[in-house]
Amino acid sequence: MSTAWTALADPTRRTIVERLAARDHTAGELGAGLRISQPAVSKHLRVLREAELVTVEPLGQRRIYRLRPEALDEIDDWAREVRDFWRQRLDALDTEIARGRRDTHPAQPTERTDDEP
Amino acid sequence: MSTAWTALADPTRRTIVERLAARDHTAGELGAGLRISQPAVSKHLRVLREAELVTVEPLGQRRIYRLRPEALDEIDDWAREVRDFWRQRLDALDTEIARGRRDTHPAQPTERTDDEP
DNA sequence: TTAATCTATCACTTGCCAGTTATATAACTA
DNA sequence: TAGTTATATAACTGGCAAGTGATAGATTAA
Repeated sequence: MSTAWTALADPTRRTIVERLAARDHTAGELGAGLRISQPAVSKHLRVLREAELVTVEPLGQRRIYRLRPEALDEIDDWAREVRDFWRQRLDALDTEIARGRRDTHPAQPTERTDDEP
Repeated sequence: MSTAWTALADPTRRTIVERLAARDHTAGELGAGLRISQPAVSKHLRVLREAELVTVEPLGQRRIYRLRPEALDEIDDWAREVRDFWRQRLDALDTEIARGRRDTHPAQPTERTDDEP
């Protein structure tokens, strides 16, 4: 079972997700235009299913794939969190500067402390 | 050269980015607590550099790593775009429904059209 | 200078992943 | 019914990516 990150790391799967954002597609429709074999498409769809980025509904012999955009939350929640941390960091730095310290780099390998994060 | 997507697909590298969001770190600090060898850390940092997610500044024998949060744009621009498409799709569907059509599934494998996207 | 420290690179191994062909299963069509 | 179509799975291959230990290069400490 894969995560949204690993599922979306693959450009082919991102293409599939982009198409599904516009409308639902059958597996065959998704395969058309993707210069890879039908089984390869099927495997990409499996990965997207397991990452819960898409759902499937059988319609006769076809399978209708539909995007589940909530699954993208994992991605941009993370990105937002990282940015928030970054902003806090900047704010803290500004505060220190305002206080008149000249302690510019937060990195601060603190003289002789041995490598602890 | 790797993209932000492939760089962030790896959980170890996401951890590194999270730490760098809070403050700058030396390579050694980042390695501490990451139960992998020093060369492994160095390679992760190289990937992050090549994806331009981080910058480095030498300070004596150490290397100070700093996050470049702009590189995250690639990620959430994509996510936002996908969501926007999805929303347009929903809006279009609502419109059709408002018009009284009963043409529910946009997938529409249109009877006998052969697989074109 | 010599020794120790920090980081990167080299050479190599291993495991996973995307691709393939062949085949199975199910649902339509004639 | 038999034949075709749509999709998934099985079995395999090749390449790449992440791990390792060994080593190089540069800086700091003695």
